[in-house]
Amino acid sequence: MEKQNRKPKAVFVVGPTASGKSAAAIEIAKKFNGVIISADSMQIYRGLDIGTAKESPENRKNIPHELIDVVSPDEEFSVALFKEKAFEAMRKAWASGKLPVVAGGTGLYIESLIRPMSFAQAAKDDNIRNRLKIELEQFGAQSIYDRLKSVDEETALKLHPNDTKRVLRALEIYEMTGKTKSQSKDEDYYMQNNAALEFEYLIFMPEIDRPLLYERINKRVDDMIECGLLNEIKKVLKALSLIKSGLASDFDNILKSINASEINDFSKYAGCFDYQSMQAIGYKEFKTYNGANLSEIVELIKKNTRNYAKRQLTWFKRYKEIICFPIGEMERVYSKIQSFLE
RNA sequence: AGGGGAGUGGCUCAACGGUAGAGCAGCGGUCUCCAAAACCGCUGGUUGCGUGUUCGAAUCGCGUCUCCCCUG
Repeated sequence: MEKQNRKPKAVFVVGPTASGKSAAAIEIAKKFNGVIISADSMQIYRGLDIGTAKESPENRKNIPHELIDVVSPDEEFSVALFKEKAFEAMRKAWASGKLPVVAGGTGLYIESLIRPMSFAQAAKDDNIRNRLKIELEQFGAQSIYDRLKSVDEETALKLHPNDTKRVLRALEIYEMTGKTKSQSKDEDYYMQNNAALEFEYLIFMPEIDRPLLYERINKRVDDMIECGLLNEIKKVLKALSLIKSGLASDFDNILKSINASEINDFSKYAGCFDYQSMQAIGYKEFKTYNGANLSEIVELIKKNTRNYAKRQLTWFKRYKEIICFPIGEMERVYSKIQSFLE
């Protein structure tokens, strides 16, 4: 019985925030000569360190980490880009004799690697997108929805009229390509290669009781504040505002040299919160910071993080192939990987 | 101690004579280029307690308890 299928292999560690997946991934990478490929939509941003709970540089020193700090907070990023880069990193790792360990909590990013998913046909088009947004404001959700229904009924029926973000995207695709979303999707299925087909993989998720998870989240937010989250945000905001106003262009350099501890009222930085990166939990809540309402904001961050963790759980629960392991108990994980690699 | 106000689901509040609604939380779910985003659904209360008036009270009266404010 010879193994004909010599597909490259990969390990995934997914799960909600604060469940301990990063630590688990590092352990795995240490033990199996791995390289960690982050699947986290916010840790890709440089400068957002504390609030996104990035592993400290010391912890990252010995194990290569990919897809962390790859863009600056004034830049955009997307699943499409992630898929491309992550896939590339996986191939590279395997080719150099290392085990790709994809770790992260961004469901859609994980999905893009383990399910057939293509973004090739219709990239985004800001012009169309902005125009559609204005039309949405003018005519309302129902009217926009009806319009989609008339050109792409199949997609429309899957969406709720209030789900304007997806309704708009479907219309955007239609206007750009002249094809409906459902059509281009079907075509893409057969055209696109993807990690799911190219790699053999195992996917793990730490198991943790809900109350305990929520407790850990609350605690972690408190820790972030203690570690200087407020000051980090001040610097990021100041740097972003300089970029926005055209006074500077290199985020990394400004961030290094900047001092922003004097800022206490964030209202004049409101515009900086429009950046995609500033949608991150732990940052966006500071939009209303005024120097005196920190505890309110902290509570909001905790709440948003808990809500997010729940959505992540919902997302990952549907992967039937997922292997759950009690948090901290790595032995079973190791033996699974061991036999998987043989 | 006296005067005033308030007590409604876990929280904030609505209904002010016709047997309780909402937001948030909680729980479940959706997810194909902003996804730490966006969206959908569901479970919780007999209205501090007692008593009276009334065909009928969370809504009115009386008593009682608790909390807040003012005066002393």
